Amino acid sequence: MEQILGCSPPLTREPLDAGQAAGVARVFKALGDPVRLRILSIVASRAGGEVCVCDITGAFELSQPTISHHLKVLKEVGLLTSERRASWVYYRLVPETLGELSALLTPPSSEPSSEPSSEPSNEPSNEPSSEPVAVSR
Amino acid sequence: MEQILGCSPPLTREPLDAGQAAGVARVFKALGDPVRLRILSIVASRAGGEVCVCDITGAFELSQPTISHHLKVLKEVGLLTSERRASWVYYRLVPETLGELSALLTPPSSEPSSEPSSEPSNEPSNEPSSEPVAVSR
DNA sequence: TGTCTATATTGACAGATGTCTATGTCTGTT
DNA sequence: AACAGACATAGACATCTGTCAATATAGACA
Repeated sequence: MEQILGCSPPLTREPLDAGQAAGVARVFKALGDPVRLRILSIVASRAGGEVCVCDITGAFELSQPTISHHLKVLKEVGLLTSERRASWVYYRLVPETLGELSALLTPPSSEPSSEPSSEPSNEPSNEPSSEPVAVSR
Repeated sequence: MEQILGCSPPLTREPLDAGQAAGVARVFKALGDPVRLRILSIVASRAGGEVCVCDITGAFELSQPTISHHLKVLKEVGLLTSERRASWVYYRLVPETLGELSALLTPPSSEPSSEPSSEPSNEPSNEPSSEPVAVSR
């Protein structure tokens, strides 16, 4: 099993380097389709934790190969796993992957803490900050 | 300002309907590009909270219009806002949007709670659950 | 073995997307 | 007023993506 999300820190903590960004983008790209989002939510919200492909196919007005394709994409980025039992294939959520994504998007702590900060909190000036943007290509 | 993420519940709570999925997918699609992810992380992790376009452009080996295009996409889905001051345009993170996405991806509480559940927790059977998948097209 | 059902794979194709060059717009400066 | 710098927009183009019909594969069962 390949690791796509190399345990990247929250987006708000430090700039992603190109490699991290490529991996994370793959996963978000998988989430960037309405059908896949609905499939994922169907599987994720399922009581027993798993859903038969035939049930998913029945929930959309799309061809069976199209659903199969979307399932494959979700599986490739580590959001779902599948298991065959008898004639049917069941898909399950991988909660760890979802959790990593959620952590990645954690916004900065909302309270700006009006205490005197030792960090130079460069606020609105009329000149672009001279501080160079971190570049890790 | 248009609402794209109509305050959807976590993916793991209930299936998204087509409308919700379309909105959420727009935002994730914006995150599905490595360059945009890096731009977002540069802005989000910036101490002062805002970054001049010129600084962003300098961090990539891409043309200025390309960066401008990506900034526009991130702005359109509500992840960034921009403000012009003098000759420069500054971009800021919209932490609320990031927070909503993070909440959306919150995985189910890890502990399955071995208590006797009143919910019929349909576990591995050899027949697809007869329970129909929720369909809200 | 052969057939039926469930799912995956292949190949094709229209439409979306990322990138570039060229150009437009806005603002400060001479 | 004219110019220069910062950023946005428009148009072009190659590549990627979602969808389908057709076909392959794998298991169950007669």
